[in-house]
Amino acid sequence: MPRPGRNTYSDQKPPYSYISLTAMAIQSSPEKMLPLSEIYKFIMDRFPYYRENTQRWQNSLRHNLSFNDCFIKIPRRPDQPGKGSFWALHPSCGDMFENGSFLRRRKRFKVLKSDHLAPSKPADAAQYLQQQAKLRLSALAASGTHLPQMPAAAYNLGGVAQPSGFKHPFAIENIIAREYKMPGGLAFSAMQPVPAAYPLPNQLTSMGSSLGTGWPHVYGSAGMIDSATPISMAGGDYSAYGVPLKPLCHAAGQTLPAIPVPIKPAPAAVPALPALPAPIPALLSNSPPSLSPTSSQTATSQSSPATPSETLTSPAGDGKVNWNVHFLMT
DNA sequence: TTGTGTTTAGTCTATT
DNA sequence: AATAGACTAAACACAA
Repeated sequence: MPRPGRNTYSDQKPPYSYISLTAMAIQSSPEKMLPLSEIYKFIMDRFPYYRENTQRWQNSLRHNLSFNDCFIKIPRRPDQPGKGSFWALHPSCGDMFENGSFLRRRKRFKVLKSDHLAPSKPADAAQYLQQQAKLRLSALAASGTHLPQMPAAAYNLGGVAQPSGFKHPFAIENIIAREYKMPGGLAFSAMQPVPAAYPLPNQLTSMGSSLGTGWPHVYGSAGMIDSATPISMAGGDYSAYGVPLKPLCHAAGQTLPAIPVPIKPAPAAVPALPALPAPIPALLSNSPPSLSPTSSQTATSQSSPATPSETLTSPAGDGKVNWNVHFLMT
């Protein structure tokens, strides 16, 4: 196969799906959520292919955002005027891609829930998520456990995201991170062209030699990590896994970016917390009384008949609240 | 008006 | 062959 020149090759379509690209963009943002326009910008900045035919792929991308349950919509705060909402990854979608690779999805992520046990309002689920996040962070702080990369996994220490800790070379953290260390010991610096973090599977063993030629779909080199993507692993606000600890740890504060408050009901985030230790009542003293198990929220049009997979007990309010939630990897 | 978000429908490709 | 996932197109509604 003749290898095209770099200039033409760089305009080839990247091997990522729109879901992957969107996930990358969202993951690259410090607050793990982006408005649509910023997602566009991220993709166009990194992938020259998408600087053309913008109407086509942006329509597809919007379709994916709406269609896939792995993306949740987060309303703008009053002090964040602008068009459209922010988009974030569903807290439980970290398992979507095989080995964390954004090249290939495992199964379609789908949220299901029973009608009568779901939270009555999206905000309820969001608040519940915040509580769980706080619990987990507290538990982590106590145990000294490392946080996983994805904020979703901050809610989800049950191990869904990357139970083994292995980070696939195509995982977003490796694609966008300044530096990725191959399991074999090879290290790729962000000072090298970005393609270093964009290997083909069969290039993994010869990555060192590929640094010079570069992987052409992506632009940016060190500039890829710009002000919009402060993924710095050295920053004081980030854990060893790149998780912006400050926002999460201060989630209860007013001055920090809120933990995503989904517009779409996202109770399925709840079942992703099976390993959650018993709730600590003291941490939930500010639990919203609105947390309610009663709802007639309907599942999405993609939903299948409800198949209860887990029942969780919420410590919120004046008593136990059983949330039957369902997830489906169809 | 434009950007955003939702939904439906069709095609193509890879997998089972 | 059947199925699922991905992609594309289009229509429509809504809000800034």
